[in-house]
Amino acid sequence: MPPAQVIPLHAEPALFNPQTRICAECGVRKFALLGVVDLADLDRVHTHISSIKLSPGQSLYSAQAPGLAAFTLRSGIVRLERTSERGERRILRLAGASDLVGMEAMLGQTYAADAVACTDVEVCRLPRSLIEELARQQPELPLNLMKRWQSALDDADEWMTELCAGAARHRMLRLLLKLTEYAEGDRVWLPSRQEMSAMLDMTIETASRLVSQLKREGVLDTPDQRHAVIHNDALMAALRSDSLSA
Amino acid sequence: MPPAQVIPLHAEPALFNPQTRICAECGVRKFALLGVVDLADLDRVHTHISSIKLSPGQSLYSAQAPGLAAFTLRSGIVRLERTSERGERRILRLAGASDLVGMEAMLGQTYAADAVACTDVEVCRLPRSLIEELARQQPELPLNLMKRWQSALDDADEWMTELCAGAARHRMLRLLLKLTEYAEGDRVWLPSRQEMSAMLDMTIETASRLVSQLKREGVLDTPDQRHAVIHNDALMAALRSDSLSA
DNA sequence: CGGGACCTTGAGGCCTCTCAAACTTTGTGG
DNA sequence: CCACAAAGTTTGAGAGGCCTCAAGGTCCCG
Repeated sequence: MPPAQVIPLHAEPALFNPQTRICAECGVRKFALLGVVDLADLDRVHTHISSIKLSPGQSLYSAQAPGLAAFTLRSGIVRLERTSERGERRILRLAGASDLVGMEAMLGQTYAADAVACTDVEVCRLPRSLIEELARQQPELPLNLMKRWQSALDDADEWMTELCAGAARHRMLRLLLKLTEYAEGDRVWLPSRQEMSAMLDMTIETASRLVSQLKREGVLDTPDQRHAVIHNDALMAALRSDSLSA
Repeated sequence: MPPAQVIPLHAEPALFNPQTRICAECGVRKFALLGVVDLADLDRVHTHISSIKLSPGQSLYSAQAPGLAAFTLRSGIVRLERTSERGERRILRLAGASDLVGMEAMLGQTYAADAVACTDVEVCRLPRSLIEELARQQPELPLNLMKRWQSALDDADEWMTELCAGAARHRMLRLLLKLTEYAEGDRVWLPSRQEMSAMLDMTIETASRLVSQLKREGVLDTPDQRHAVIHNDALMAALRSDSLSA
């Protein structure tokens, strides 16, 4: 359950379902899939949304498992990963607050990847039947879903062009830049070296060497093991000088 | 125009629009987006489908251009590519017969990548308004579109795990395997070394060396510069022994 | 026949991997 | 609270894979 601070609802109609109240107060709702849905409609629906909390390393769902629900991220970062035919784990992309993951469940398909929490994570579970029921009342919902599919595809394409190609140092710099997109405050989540290596297709040792080097260069500081402060101008300067030499 | 062999339409109702007749005779229609659409509905629609032919290297659409139509591939292979911020071209994935490309146009967005013909290509141009008009009559159409988005995402994810990671030789073997998916007969399209290097993130020289080596090993033959015969058992054996040593 | 685009091959060097060891952090139990 | 184990990180040295630079070959087309 999310931390249910009971804030009075002013202009909203009376809501009967306690979960709907939580939705009404949700900080990411207006950016999320159900942001287009009337709270009143949501309140009338039979299937229930449930809130789930995960700790780093915990799995949200697994590839090949029957997809019964999609999930909206309320906070934290989730990684989507796959195991290659050679048996190596590869991180495909990250999802952050207000992102929707596991959309393939809406098509009755099995999940296409593993979803694992990178940080403490809060998600809302949206069962397939809920979305279908709401879609009947809200014709915009399928359109919003399609836009989310396209934006997942854009993310995948960007990941591919920027994080999968070029020298190791350059890929690491691009990763740091990407991590700032998921920042909460001035600190960003700093992946483990293992995670970095699975995202950037390099060894743990190379990832470690690069992070150490960039720390020495003043591109980032690590107040603790799982957080970094990234100095944007130094990062940008490093990226620029990197492009020149290439 | 596609080669319009006039085959009599038996049980079908009379079709008035000459393009609809071409659709009726299209070899890939039942696998394509409009496979779920009644020919009679298609015949009544105001917006027109048009057929386009492209030669290798010709552009179907460009990234950032306003997306006015999606395209169903009737034959040939199209590559989707992007230019990274460093200015390097990267091939993201391939599309083959019955695939739908440029779906982002259905959302009123600009195209997310460049689409370029790799071989001789025939496509059907499906304007946005056509899809919207048909969707009103055919509620299955949006669902089919969503499935295609998901499958594009699956392709992107598979490309990422299998073609973007590991040793150069392994990536090349995986590419040859992928090319067999687009085979017409026993010959597969063999990309130029330039294209290979943009798909696998390696230099032209490395791609050339690997192809030469695999030819010597009997994994493939090249009857001409743009085609190969791939010997599946040798390819599989190479992939297996590759995984063992890793 | 000459030029251009593409492919192939070689030599040398750098980047990244492999293997190994030491260090740091985290968690557990005394 | 400390000791210890386990996991994760850092650093080094050496090897090897891939890149760079360069030259020569092949095919196609004017």
